[in-house]
Amino acid sequence: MKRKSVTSRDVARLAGVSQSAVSRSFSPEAKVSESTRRKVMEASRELGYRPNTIARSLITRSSRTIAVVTYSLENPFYSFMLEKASRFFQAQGYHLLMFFAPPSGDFDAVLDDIIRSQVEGVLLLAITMTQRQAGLVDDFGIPVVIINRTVDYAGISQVGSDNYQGGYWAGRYLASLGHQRIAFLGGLPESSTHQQREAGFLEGLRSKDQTCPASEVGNYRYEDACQATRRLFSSPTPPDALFAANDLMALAAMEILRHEFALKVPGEVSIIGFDDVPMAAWPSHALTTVRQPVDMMIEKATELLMKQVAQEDMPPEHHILPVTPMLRGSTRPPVR
Amino acid sequence: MKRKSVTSRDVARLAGVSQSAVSRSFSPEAKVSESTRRKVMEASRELGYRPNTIARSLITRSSRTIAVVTYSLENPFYSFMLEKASRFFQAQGYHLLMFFAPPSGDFDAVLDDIIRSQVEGVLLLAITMTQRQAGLVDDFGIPVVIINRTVDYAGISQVGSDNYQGGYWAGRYLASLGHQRIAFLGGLPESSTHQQREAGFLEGLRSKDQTCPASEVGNYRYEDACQATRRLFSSPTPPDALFAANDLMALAAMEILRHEFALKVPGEVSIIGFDDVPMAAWPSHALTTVRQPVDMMIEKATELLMKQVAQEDMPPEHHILPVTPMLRGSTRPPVR
DNA sequence: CTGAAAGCGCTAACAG
DNA sequence: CTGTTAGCGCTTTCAG
Repeated sequence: MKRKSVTSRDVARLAGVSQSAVSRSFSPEAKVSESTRRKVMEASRELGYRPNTIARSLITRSSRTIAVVTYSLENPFYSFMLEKASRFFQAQGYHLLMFFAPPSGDFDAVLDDIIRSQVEGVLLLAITMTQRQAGLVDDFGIPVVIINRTVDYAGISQVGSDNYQGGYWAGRYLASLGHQRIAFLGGLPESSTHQQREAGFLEGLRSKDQTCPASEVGNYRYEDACQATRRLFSSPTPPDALFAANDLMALAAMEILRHEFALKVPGEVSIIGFDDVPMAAWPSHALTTVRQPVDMMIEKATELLMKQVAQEDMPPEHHILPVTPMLRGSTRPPVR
Repeated sequence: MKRKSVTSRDVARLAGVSQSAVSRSFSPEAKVSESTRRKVMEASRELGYRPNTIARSLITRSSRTIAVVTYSLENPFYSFMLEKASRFFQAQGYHLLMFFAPPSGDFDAVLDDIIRSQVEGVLLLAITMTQRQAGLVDDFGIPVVIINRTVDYAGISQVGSDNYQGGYWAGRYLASLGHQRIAFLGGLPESSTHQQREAGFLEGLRSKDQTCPASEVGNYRYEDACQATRRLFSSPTPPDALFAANDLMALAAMEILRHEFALKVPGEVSIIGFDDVPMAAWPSHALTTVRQPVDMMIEKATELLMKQVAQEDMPPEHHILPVTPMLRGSTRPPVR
């Protein structure tokens, strides 16, 4: 027996009250007598009534929905964030609309879709957006918080960690270990994280009077990083250390070096990653990496977004959280 | 300049047409003259108008939204499925509302939330639901497809793989390798996957005249599996092989055995997992496992759901897809 | 092809 | 506290 579309009117009729009494009974703040509410609830149960969220949204002009956008969940760093954020919003009584950025550019269409869907806020997980796109969303008065990417547009809040500092530490540390040919395994070249980590890394090398002899791009993906590693180490003068712009790629490199190139990591090659995903701490990998404070990041970002949803005029904030070097077993002075 | 809430009325006024002409211009099937549509589009661009999806949903009684529910994204098997499903629905012009089942039971509240939100279909990723809950959703005429869990309710479509067969193979194969004490590392005890894999496993052992000497529960989680492994192998007569109900737990066990117990895997202990997540194929792990045809599963499930959304009266279907043993390096006859 | 009119199911004043 | 009355922004007959 399908009870499809029982309306508040039906309930009102059965309960012998007005339709607005039904409405009130279902909003906790409204003033209704206990007896009315009881009658309404009983009739509702009998008919299987559920308030229609869509109708409510239309009139209150608030969808209580947040859009979360990301480009991939291959990296556990982001699936972790997604889960955290999702549970947070759920606890706040918000719904979460999920969007994936298409691999091939057409982010405008997604943005248009998001705007039409009347979400009250947008959380961007590692999504690169243009100034024009940022301006577009801002014009509609939709608060946006962007995690792990910066955009040259003042109207949007950003939460990230100190990529430059992390890269700097990685470069300087590998050099101070005595490595001579320290290569870079990049992420997505247009992403701000890639650029900042690389810039910091190069500066870290420079502080030890070194330059980067080789670099390849792995697009923050496992497979691409495997390929990039093969290219990097097929050279007649291969690197003796590697800084990868995230852990997923660092782990890919470690697999390839140990099992395809039969190189000792550490010993013959040192590797440093970025993020500190749970897997990095697994003893088999023991990856030295730059930890991003993922809990703090997601907390900051979600709270910030909620605040901006609540208060029309909250100015955007930029947060750059500190990173922490995690010394583990994938780095060691080179054997001669 | 916030252009908040430009309505079709505003556009109509500027374009010098009726409000319904605007509406028609934005629905591809509707008949409008080219000139009208052009005028409307121009005015829309000028005002930054976007059709309000919520209002549209209210009147068409179709939200073009699918709810996806899961309990955790720690297992990459499910984050992969989520991404796949999400992109599929997006391509079909559907929105995806994301829900996480609370760790502590209260799934009824989530279900209620889902029903209120007027989604057109529900995709359950490894969510255990009661008959009553299944009946509730069914009464509202909302199609449900459940992946990797069975429920004793005929009205709901189910897509899964042959857990029993996979378990059977694992048990029999380990026994045939010559292992004598083959333990079981279980998932969530109430889940159908756990029960079927365990039942198959026990029967596989029996086919080789063996029984299971020890079993512990890891709740399909990494950390819990580490603990369970420690308990299992602290025994005076520890196992010489292990079948874990998913890869995540199998990998956890491998880490603990190799690095805390200093046992050779394979050699001293063989391990078999279930799922075949990408990490299982990494050379460091080389985990022998039972592959679930994840692409086919998600494809079947999403197509099935779309069909049921389109056709009121489509009968539910049950699909059990075949599994494939993946022989890799974590299994080998025991050394004496 | 186009405009006028009637709601979708609900909330929010407004009187009583 | 309760019912009545207007709509929220849009789609969809229905005439013209």
